[in-house]
Amino acid sequence: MEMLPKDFYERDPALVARDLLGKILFRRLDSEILSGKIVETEAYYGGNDPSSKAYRGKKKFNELMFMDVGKAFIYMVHGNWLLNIVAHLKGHVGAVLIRAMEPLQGIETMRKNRNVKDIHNLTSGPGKLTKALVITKELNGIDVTKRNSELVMVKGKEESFEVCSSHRIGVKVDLPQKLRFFVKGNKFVSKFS
DNA sequence: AGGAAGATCTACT
DNA sequence: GTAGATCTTCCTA
Repeated sequence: MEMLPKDFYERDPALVARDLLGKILFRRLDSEILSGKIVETEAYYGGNDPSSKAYRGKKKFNELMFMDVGKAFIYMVHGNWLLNIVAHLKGHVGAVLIRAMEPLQGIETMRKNRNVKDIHNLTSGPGKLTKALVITKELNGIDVTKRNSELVMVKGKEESFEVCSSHRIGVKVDLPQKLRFFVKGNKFVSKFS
């Protein structure tokens, strides 16, 4: 299995967001490994992005967005933990929100964690995904480029799919460019449009 | 102390 | 499909 190298994340967040589609996210638990293919992401920037957590400057809770790329940045919104990967050009600020994935390994465990049966409902949203994978604040700052991390990102199989983009979901004020990316036709994306 | 926040679930029409 | 309640932290006053 080939890990995504750190410099993969040292690019414009929108490029990273698009290229994360089709990659495999692994969650190592004590007893089991869970995994899934990423099918939906969103890019966030820094001070010029009104809906970014980094918009109002560096704070304790968002400092990861200003720091080293390739780390998980996790925070709570409306009672849900959301998973981001820090990604930006050198000296810039940004992160990519992981919004949805297609479950691969450990599906029964995810069903238990989520307390739902329908596989299309297990990880088809940012808060659902973290619950299914047992991702909480405890993993904040974890390095997803290290092979032995509890959370790692690896290259998927080479396969072709069509990428669609749209405006970001749920944000108050969006930027003019489209910063949400998803795999066209995939049943596991959170919303169609 | 109060409220907003990158969401989800439920219960309706 | 849409509306409303509820979820839990951290920021701001």
